[in-house]
Amino acid sequence: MPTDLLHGLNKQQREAVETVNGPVLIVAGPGSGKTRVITNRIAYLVKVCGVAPYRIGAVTFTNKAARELRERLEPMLGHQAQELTATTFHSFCALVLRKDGHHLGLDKSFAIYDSADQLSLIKRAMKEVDVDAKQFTPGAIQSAISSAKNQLIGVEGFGLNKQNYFDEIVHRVYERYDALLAQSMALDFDDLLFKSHTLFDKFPEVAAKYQERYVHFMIDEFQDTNVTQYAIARLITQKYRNLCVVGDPDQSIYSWRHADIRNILSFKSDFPEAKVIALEENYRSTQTILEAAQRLIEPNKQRVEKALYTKNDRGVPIIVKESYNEQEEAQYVVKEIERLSRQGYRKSDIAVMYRVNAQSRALEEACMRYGMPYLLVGTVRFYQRQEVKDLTAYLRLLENPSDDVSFLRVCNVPTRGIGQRTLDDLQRLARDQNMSMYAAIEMLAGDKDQPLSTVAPLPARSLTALRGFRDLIAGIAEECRTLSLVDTIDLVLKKSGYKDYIQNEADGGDERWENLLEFRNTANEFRDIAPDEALTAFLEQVSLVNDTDNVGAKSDTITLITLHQAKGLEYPVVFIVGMEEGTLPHIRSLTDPEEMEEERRLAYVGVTRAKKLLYLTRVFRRGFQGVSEPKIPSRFLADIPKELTSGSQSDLKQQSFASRAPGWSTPGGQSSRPSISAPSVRIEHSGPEPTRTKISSNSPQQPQQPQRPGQSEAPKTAALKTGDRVRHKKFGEGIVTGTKPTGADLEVTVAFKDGAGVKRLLLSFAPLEKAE
DNA sequence: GCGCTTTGATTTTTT
DNA sequence: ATCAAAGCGC
Repeated sequence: MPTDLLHGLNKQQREAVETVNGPVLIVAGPGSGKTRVITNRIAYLVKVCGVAPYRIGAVTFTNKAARELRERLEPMLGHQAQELTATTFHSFCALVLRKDGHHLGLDKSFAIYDSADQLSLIKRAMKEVDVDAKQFTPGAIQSAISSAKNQLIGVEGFGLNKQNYFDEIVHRVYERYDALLAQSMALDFDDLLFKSHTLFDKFPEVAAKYQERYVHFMIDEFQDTNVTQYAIARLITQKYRNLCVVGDPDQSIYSWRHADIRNILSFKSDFPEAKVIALEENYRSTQTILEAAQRLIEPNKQRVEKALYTKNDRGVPIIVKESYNEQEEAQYVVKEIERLSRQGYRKSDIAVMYRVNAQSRALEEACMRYGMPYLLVGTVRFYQRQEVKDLTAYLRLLENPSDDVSFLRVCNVPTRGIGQRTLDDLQRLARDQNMSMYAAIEMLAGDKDQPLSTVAPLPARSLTALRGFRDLIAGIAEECRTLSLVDTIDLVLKKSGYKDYIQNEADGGDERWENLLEFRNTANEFRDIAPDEALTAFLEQVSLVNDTDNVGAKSDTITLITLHQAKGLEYPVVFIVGMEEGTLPHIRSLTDPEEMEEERRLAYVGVTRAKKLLYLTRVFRRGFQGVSEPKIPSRFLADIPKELTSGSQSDLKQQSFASRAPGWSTPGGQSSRPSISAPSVRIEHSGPEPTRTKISSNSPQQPQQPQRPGQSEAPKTAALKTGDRVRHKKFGEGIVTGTKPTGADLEVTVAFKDGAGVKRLLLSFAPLEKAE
């Protein structure tokens, strides 16, 4: 029975599964069965070697990867899978710090700041140390600080090694920023890693505990780890040295997030006894696609040669298509997908990939125009929406009133007479007293006794307003102690006046209210957890797991996705759009050879996602921020040999639209009928979309149904479906253009007449009626 | 202190 | 084009 775990594996894969003792480096080419090796290796540790799942840690880079790992191990290990640690690096560190952070003086209820929170605190720090935001953009400073923390450089270290004036400035901000974080009892994403490292480094007894626990440790996507992450892994595995890292340097696409490809080299020197295993057989793609990929990646200087090969068929040529502009490009893609559908491909077999999210727009519009159902992965995250962040800020304050970022975010939303002037005064006071803003109010106005007005006299009116907010938070915090999470949310919404504010005052109020209800819905999942722990757990999920998980939505749709997000996925048919200089090598990478190599790897990642059919499209003109600019073909197109391609490929130096060859050629006019394989990867849904105007994701339950407004169908059941005409109490008549199950509810997207626009509504809440 | 209008930056990718 | 911060009148 245990041999099942080795069955069907090639020699190298088998070796990777069986090598459980000592350090291992697995270099896994695209489509080489990496995920299977990782899961089987863990199962092998448990089932064959008798290692307790509790003693195995596996960290991944994204939530998606972590979830997939757990899902695959579930059927193999059964209930034992629960004991396993399989999570992202950041979640892992958050866990460690909640448990043992007290050694560093960390309060258990620390808040976690995302990039937006981080930026706002950096802006504040800049103001406080007199750094002009015009001269030094907050973004640049944020990136510098983040980069330092991800390279294990703390404030002190940074101060010792300043190279120039900019470093000088960054250092000043860094110092103040860290102080503000401490005062707010908050950690940013980078701190989760950095502080965990400090904890293990400075407290050997804590490190020892984790070394003993994680006898076996694995890192997936090792090429995307940064220096700090790798250092943490080294500290944890110091004792048993059972560290297994898996990665592919050619797929390293996160250096901008401070991932350091050199970790792979360091690994070899840190663990000289490491066994190196290369997985070079590709099971995914046709020979044509694999060869194109190799020719594409070859020009990179910083790489280790790999000899990828496949036993798959030669397949059909790669199709290169030129269009005039992005609208035409999108139209071509949609039309081509319709044609493939008629040939028997399922829409879920097909993905359209692009460099930047902005490119999805033209594609979405084309999909909507032609009634092509699509799933937009990523984009503006659910938890990033204003109203959701506001509510989250209230909840964070209940847990940790010192959280200044959250305090500033909502203390005057809805308005309560706490204006800029008051906040400036309060901030100055807080800074003088070295305390959080909330604490400063306590000091000023804590008791009904005389305020300590000698310190910094505030106008009585301001004081009253501040005290009012303090009382609001303290009151809710007191009252919610015994309440369920959902009840707490209701209490916050009501008492803070936020509900009234959204419903009556804010623009786009109805949609935003629906979003809050959806947020409330996710809180429902925590109903089985004790009230005092539920809030902490919920907030942690909100900060670290930003993709909501809509497994229910299993409709037949095409996928629109960025190249970055596509890593690790595979599709029978892949379109990569925007193969132009300045788009696919991105404009910001044109001058830096290292960044250019990363762009090339990104293209490589895209190409290697394809199993059967690959389309590369480019345009002559592309609109950017309103203006249309001429574009020349991506250098990457020229690196793919002509013999491997077909399609309307004009001379690559040609720029004029007139040079466009007419028509398109079909993929393989030969006998080979495309095989219709199931998509082997589940896509996470990005969650419902932000407050913007257009429909977000358009995934009808009735797959093949065209969604053009006006085509209504005979009504069947009570539930609404695409094409139904409906009436809304406020918005009037409209047509359902999409539906999506969310939990027990159904989210319907409705296009209303009379300029009311497109709205997303939850069926159970929205006053919707079926119309004739 | 608040809300409106103008201005300026913004967009690469994500934990 | 879109959205956040800054400026200005109430």
